[in-house]
Formats: sequence, C-alpha cells, structure tokens
Amino acid sequence: MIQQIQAISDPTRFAILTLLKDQELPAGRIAQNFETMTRPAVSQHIRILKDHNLLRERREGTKRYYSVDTAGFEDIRKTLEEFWQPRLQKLKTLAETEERTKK
Amino acid sequence: MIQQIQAISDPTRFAILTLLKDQELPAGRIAQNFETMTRPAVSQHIRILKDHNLLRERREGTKRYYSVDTAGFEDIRKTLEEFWQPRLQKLKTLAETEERTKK
DNA sequence: CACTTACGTAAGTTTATACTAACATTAAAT
DNA sequence: ATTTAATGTTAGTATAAACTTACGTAAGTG
Repeated sequence: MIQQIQAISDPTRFAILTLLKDQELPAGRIAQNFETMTRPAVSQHIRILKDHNLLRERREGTKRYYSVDTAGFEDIRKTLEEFWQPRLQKLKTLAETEERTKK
Repeated sequence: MIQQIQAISDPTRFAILTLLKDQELPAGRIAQNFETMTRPAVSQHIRILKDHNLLRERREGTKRYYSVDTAGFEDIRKTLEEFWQPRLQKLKTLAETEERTKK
C-alpha cells in the first residue's frame, strides 16, 4: 500500500520509528524527544503509524507503550519488491536478448 | 534520504514510476495517462522525481524521454535496509538470550 | 471522592503540497 | 523567418497535512 509508504515518509514519523527501532517506549517518552512539538502533535503521528500497522500499542495502567510493528514494514517491503523485482527481470531479459543479437 | 521516500509516496508520482517501470516514455505520453490532470501538473511531478534521482531524462529533438533511474531506488533500499537490518540483528540477539535463559 | 498522571481527541489555524492558467523555451518543419 | 510541436516554468489558488489550544477520559493516589 502506497499509504503506508506515505506514513513513514514524514520526517517526524520516521524519527519516531527510528527511536522505537529496538526499544518499547510510552507515549510521553516519545514526545519528550520532540522539543519543538507539542505532545498532542506527536500523539497524532503515533495514531497514523498505528493505523498503518507500523506501531503496536500495549497498555499498562495509565501508560501506553509503543513498539515497531513488523507487519506494516513487511507490506512496504513487499510493495517495493513488487516494484523493482519484475523490473530487474525485464532488464535481465533485455540484456540477454541484446547479447544474443550481437552474435 | 527520507525525501526520496517522500518523493515516491505521492500516488501520482508512484503511478508515473510504475508506468515507466519497464519502458522509456516521452513526457507527453506520460501525461496522457492522467486524464484528470493537466500536463504541467504531471511535468512538475516528473521534475520532483528527476530531482531525487528517481527518473533519468534523455532529450531527442523536441522530445524528452524519461526512464526509471536506479540510483534513487538504491538509496531508498539502503535507507530502509539500514532501518530494519540492525533491528533484526537486535531481535535475533534477544531471541537467543531468551532461549539461553530458559535452559 | 477529589486529585493527579498519562494519555487521546476535536476544532480551528497555519503551513506545505499539489494544481491550473498563462507564458517561455527549444528544436524541427514549411 | 514564421509556424508548429513538445515541453518546462512561474504565479497564484485550492486542497490537504500538520500543528496548537482546549477539552475529555481512564487508571491510579491520598
């Protein structure tokens, strides 16, 4: 899905994902990393990432812990693979044909 | 670069790239595929893709042929690989540690 | 039960992005 | 040397995205 790519393409959201790359953090801690921005703004970004299966949420009391959801990244990986995989195939065929023509 | 990901994340631009996946086309032909949009709009999208090394331009007389530039896609692939590669490494280590703890 | 902590949500505003309409450019054709 | 064809560029407008402020909610705490 192109929308998932769009979701990670925002600098703030990509920063959130990078921050959570190998650690789980509560929303408040995530927001602390963005001094220029208000907490609600960060919260909204988290929601978008969550909606696109790029973040998982785990509630514990009043806290909400977020971690990277592999599912969304799998989708993105597939989308891009589908894009350049058949392309590489085609280019390979083209190159082979060209070589045969030379002889 | 995150900006390259942002460049491909636009639906129109992704459609242009998909259209050029395994063929080179002049600007006019590309624009014909977007009936809802004017030609200048498409031309602007082409410029953005070109500026991010996602499209190559070949001039022939008055025509300008565009084709996918591998360079930009390599950058994107690297950016994403850098993102989930160390992550997978970490997860692997975590899993191994967990297994050792069990015994 | 009031109060605090840790959050999310909604309404409205600002800012960025995409689009159109009009004009500019460059190469070829008459 | 005009004229046409193919395209890019610019200025201004419309639309969408991101942000802030104010409010709402649910789970603990004294």
